[in-house]
Amino acid sequence: MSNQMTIYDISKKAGVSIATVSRVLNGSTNVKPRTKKKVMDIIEQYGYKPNAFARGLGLNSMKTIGILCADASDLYLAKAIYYIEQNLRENGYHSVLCCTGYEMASRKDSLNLLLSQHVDSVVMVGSNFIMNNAEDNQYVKDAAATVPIMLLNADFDCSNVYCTLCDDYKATQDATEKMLDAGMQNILYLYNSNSYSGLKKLAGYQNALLTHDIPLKKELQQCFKGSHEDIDGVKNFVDHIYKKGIRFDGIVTSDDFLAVGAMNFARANNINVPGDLQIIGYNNSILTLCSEPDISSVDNRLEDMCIQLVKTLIGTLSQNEMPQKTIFSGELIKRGSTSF
Amino acid sequence: MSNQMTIYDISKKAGVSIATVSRVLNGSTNVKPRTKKKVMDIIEQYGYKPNAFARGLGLNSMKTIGILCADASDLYLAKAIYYIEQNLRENGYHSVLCCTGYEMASRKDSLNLLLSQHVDSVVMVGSNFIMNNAEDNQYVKDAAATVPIMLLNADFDCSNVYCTLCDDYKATQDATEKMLDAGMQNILYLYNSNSYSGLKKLAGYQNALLTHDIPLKKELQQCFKGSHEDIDGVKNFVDHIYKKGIRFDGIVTSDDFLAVGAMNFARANNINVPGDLQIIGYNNSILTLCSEPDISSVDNRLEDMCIQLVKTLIGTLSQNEMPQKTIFSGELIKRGSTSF
DNA sequence: CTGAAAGCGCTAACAG
DNA sequence: CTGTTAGCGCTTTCAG
Repeated sequence: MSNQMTIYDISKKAGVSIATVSRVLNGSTNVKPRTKKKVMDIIEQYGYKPNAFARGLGLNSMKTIGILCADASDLYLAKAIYYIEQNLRENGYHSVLCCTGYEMASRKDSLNLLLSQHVDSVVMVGSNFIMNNAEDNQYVKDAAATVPIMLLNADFDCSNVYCTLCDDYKATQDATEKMLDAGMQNILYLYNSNSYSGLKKLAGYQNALLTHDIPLKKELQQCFKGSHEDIDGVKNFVDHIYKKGIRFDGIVTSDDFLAVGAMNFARANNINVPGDLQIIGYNNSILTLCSEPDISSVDNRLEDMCIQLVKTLIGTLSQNEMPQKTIFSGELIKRGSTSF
Repeated sequence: MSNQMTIYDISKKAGVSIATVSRVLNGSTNVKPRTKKKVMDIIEQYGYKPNAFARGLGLNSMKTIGILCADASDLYLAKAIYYIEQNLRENGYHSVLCCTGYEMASRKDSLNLLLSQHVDSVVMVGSNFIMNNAEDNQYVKDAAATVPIMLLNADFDCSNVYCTLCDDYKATQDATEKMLDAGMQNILYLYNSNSYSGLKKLAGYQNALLTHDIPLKKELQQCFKGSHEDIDGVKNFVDHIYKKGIRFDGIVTSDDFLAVGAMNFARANNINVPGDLQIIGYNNSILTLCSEPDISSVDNRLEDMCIQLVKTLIGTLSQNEMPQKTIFSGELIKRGSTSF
């Protein structure tokens, strides 16, 4: 019953006009305290709730933000979503979630779906929304013509697009250099994405080697194509590389699940970690705590990034001038899988 | 530009009335093919998209479902959200996500927030929305007066509330019995929630012991209060129990992270798994694959449940009579942490 | 098969 | 300080 009531019903019962009810509802100051109380009482009494659609139609906004991500069940993305949703809600915004998968076409579809829903902005969570060629990124540009676009973990120069990211290039370079400094000679780089950010990480690895005058070897840069759930697949993948005679004394990865797979490979082959093989993960997720030894990993300050992203978003929606790019630094969390 | 267009603009350009445009938009059959094409062409040409708010106001629905969950970064819940969102989208519904945390007050607030948004239904993901006393569950009843409520992993008898769950009682009982049959005498039960479902699992454990004429011991039923991220905390928790002199040759848990913590405890104390200690997790998450040996775990067919839940939801919204309760059976996935 | 017109419930000028 | 009124853009009778 109660939520069938309209502002008209309330105005009648309170003996005022709908405008006054609306004012009370929206906290306008220009209402006499007494009438305000009278109206409030009626609202309270009947449990009246304003109709969100009508309000949305009038204001052309329902205070809703679209969250786009490839896969909400990915450990890292799930955390990001959690932080972002929470911060948005604290700022009075709702979150419409839309998981796109990893196909380009469905990314575009999902984005359009959100836009047709009239969201106030779209947050793209994860590096895989920006590819390494302009054509594939056109859909972001197009969307930015309608609403501000917030990118987490991606870097894209475009008006009305705001990026919050970690310097993955530097973080990977640092991690690799620490390994090199500790004496490792043959470092395998294991990654799973060719997104813009994925290639940045790879470049960080490469640059670390070059800085140390170590030639790059193609066979030491391996891309695993499987799912982030397929730890066994990773293990077999590394095993396969190893069985081909390729040798390495260190492994730097672009994601913790790859590091876990590498760890399982080592155990299966009686390779001592960190004695004979050192391993570094990325994202500092719970996965790093599950194996023995536990796994060193790059923490890229996800929560800080999410908080910042929402701040920037809210600022933008409030017509404030906001920085288009905010860059955090990653930090290697040292655990048992490395000895430095 | 394009999405500023209204149905009026289109009707003018097509030389028809807005009613006709609306009919075309909604696929009404009563439109002459030729006019239909004419209108479609204009719509196409100008990239017109109907205003979702206006439509929502008219139809009193924006085809949006609220998803409530304690913590979208929890491995299990994140997966559930992923499956549900995907299935909803395939059925033309959007998902508004709202993470409530584990406090009762904020559960109610979040629910009200969703209802004030005029969602068509609310899905509550996770057992912790139903407590073991009627008073605490009143808020669900109240909400059900407005929209259908879908419960995943919880059991609650109430009109307009639909439950999709796994028989956690039986699954835990089975797992415990298998351990008993394999000869374990002192089985520690490790859990972390007093939700209705949490207590069901506990009862399953207890019943298994009783069936085998083994007296229940309080010190063998331990509730870990920490976060699902705190694997080290779990390890210390079990360690503390052990150091108190309490002995066990098997551990059954209510969540995989507890099993991983138990595994780490065993390793730290040089207790052989599964030789001297067998461990069973719950949820069959990726965590079971990270340690050596890998961990046996109860799979409760999350994806099937989610698919079913959405089917039931869609049916209900289409005014079909749907079953109020759908119960799946869990299945123990045997891995290296058990020897049976 | 098509058009006119009455809402849907709220916000925001504009008057008073 | 309060009321009147004109939209917001779409759906849906009801006539024709």
